[in-house]
Amino acid sequence: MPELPEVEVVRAGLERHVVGRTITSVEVLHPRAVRGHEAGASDFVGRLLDATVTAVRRRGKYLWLDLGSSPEPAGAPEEGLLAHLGMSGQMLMRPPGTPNERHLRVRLGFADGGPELRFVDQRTFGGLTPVELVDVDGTRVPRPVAHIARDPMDPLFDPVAAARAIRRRRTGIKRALLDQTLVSGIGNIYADEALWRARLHGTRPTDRLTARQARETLDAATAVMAEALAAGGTSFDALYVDVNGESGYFERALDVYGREGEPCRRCGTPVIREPFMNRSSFSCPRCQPRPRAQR
DNA sequence: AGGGCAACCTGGGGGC
DNA sequence: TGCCCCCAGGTTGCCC
Repeated sequence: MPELPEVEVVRAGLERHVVGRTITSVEVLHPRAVRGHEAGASDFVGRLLDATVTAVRRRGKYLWLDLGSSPEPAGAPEEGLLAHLGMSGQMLMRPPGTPNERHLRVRLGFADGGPELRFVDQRTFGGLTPVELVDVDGTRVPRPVAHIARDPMDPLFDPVAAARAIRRRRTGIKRALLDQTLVSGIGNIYADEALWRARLHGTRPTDRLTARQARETLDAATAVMAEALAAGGTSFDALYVDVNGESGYFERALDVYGREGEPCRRCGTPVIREPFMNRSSFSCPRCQPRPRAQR
């Protein structure tokens, strides 16, 4: 589901609702939601009980809670609770006693008796994992996130280095944009939107892009995600919601994604849909011509 | 080494 | 109505 803007909406909501609170009850309703934790569901529960949330952070599409013991120890946090929303994950704040959501997977209750944090996930591609935090290039991140590149909203994001990394790859530009180890946070929607803005077809070979083209594509991705974030995220339906269950409304502003047959907003040519890695790519065949056959 | 693809799931919608 | 196929915003692991 969610790409960077949607995950950031969730992060900001969690920050408002759980920082400073101590976890005193943990219920795992579906083992698959904690499959990333090898020690299993009961160990998962034990690791979270009595932990205090000290911060809520994000890199790309990964989200995590910094956890401290209570009372607060000195120094950098050593542990966290990592969340990935997969295709359909939601983090919802709900008053205790609220009926279980159909796809409720994990429930965290707090010492103050206030709203619970519920992880709801229809397709179960997402999950929660207790993690060790490690230093990577001067930033503390969960160990499973160590290989994920900084995202464009990161103050330390280096667009020149990211453009260079993309051009070093021998692949198509869309594949490179989706590669979370080159630049993180971009998914299928924002990749298509960025390529439309940059007037590039997704199969354009990265190693034949100019530095300027690579940079402009990254800048376009950054801009479209910033706009989506300002609008509260993109949502097509009730699956994509903030911690209060409210939908964003950015879908009206998408230029190509999901607009097969509708006129390109620049030139009026009907937008086309092409198969791509078991999913879809949308583009304007005139503004974004497919590259000539490879030599 | 690095690229590309199937697999992991559930549910909604369209066609027959 | 029912069934079946296709589609969905992600990531991993495995094969080449």
